[in-house]
Amino acid sequence: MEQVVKKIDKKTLILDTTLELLSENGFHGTPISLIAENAGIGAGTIYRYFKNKEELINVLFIEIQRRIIKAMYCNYNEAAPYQERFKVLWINMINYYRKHPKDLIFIEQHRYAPYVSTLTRSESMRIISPVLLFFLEGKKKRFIKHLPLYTIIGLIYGPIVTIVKLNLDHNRVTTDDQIFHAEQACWDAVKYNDTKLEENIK
Amino acid sequence: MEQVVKKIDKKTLILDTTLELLSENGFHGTPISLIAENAGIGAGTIYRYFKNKEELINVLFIEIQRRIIKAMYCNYNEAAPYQERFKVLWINMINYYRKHPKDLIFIEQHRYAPYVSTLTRSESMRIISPVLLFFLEGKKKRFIKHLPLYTIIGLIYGPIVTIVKLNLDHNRVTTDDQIFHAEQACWDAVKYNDTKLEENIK
DNA sequence: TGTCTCGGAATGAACGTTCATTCCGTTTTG
DNA sequence: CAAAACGGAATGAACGTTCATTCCGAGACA
Repeated sequence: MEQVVKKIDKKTLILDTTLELLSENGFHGTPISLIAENAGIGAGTIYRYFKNKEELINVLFIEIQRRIIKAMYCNYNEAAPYQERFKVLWINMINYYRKHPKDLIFIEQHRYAPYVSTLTRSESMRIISPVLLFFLEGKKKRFIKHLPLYTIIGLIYGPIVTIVKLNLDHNRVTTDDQIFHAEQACWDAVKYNDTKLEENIK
Repeated sequence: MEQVVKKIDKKTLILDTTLELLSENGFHGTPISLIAENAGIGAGTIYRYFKNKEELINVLFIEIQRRIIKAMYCNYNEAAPYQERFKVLWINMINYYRKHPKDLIFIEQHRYAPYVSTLTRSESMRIISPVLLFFLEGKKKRFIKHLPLYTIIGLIYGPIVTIVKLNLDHNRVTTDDQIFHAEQACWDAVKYNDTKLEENIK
């Protein structure tokens, strides 16, 4: 029993240390030896938990993805109006990144990296599927525009990454006010507009 | 004279080959020796044109950034209405990426990489400054919302990257129709809305 | 209880490979 | 022919991975 607990703890320790170092130095700036050193374990030990460096990255990628989705659905009320639910998901996500900038840097650094396997990519898709379903629901019920899924993702996720990352780069704090307005703009981008209504305004 | 021409040609050759390989294999999947081999030159020759591998990447990053901006301002008419100019810039940019997916992959793979120097980052800012000024103009004249610059960039650039990249990943063609609608949605995200006007509609 | 045995977890030095960079003989240029 | 450009073998540092060995804690035994 205790063995199992220790195993899990050590695996987590390795993952945490890897995240820390990778987000600072990137893939080829963080040798296994450094990860081992910072984790206070032997280099060989890492290979008891992960087949190789690549797998370590892939596992970490999936792990973080999972945490993000979990955070997004905190205080999410299935019964609330669509726009309200949109707001909760969006704000939760950007707040997760605000609180965990290392995760943002890691994810964005590795999203398009060639050593992230196709298996990881499809697993990643599976993890975010609740969000995709949320968008499909919005399209079907005409809460949001009838756009391809990827367009919608781009309109909604793009701003989150850029806002947090640019503020990080320039040592600025991402303010609640910024977030409030950005969320509204994102909603404007995707919310359903009857074209005829638009004409009437003019 | 010819020296200069040849110099430029070989430098370009190296940069082109590097882009080709890097976008496929990533930084640590493309050794200098491979770049040299594919370019049909000696490995040492590369060091006549670039101090080291890092500089090579940084120069390429800047170079591509420049090409993108150049493409954006093709057929741009300073005298046209704001929304029209927005459309031209946006469509030009996404079309550049559609035509040059390797550039997209390269830029996005290295945007947050630690070996892209702060010098490169600020130079990059300088290059895109016309676009930033365009946004500032829009804010001042109330064509677009009064949002922080980075929020605006996120709202506009995020979708471009994601749409092209996701379609690439899934071996789909990015259609003109998709682009047409995505541009409209982006505009909806940033266009100025008088709040009172919105109230009246309801 | 104290001692012995055993198995798997952990270790880190060693290995083989890879790779950026250098160096120098050769070729090209003007 | 002098000087610059070039090629690619040589170099040495760095790295991922392996593996013989040590360590440790849990039973077995008396």
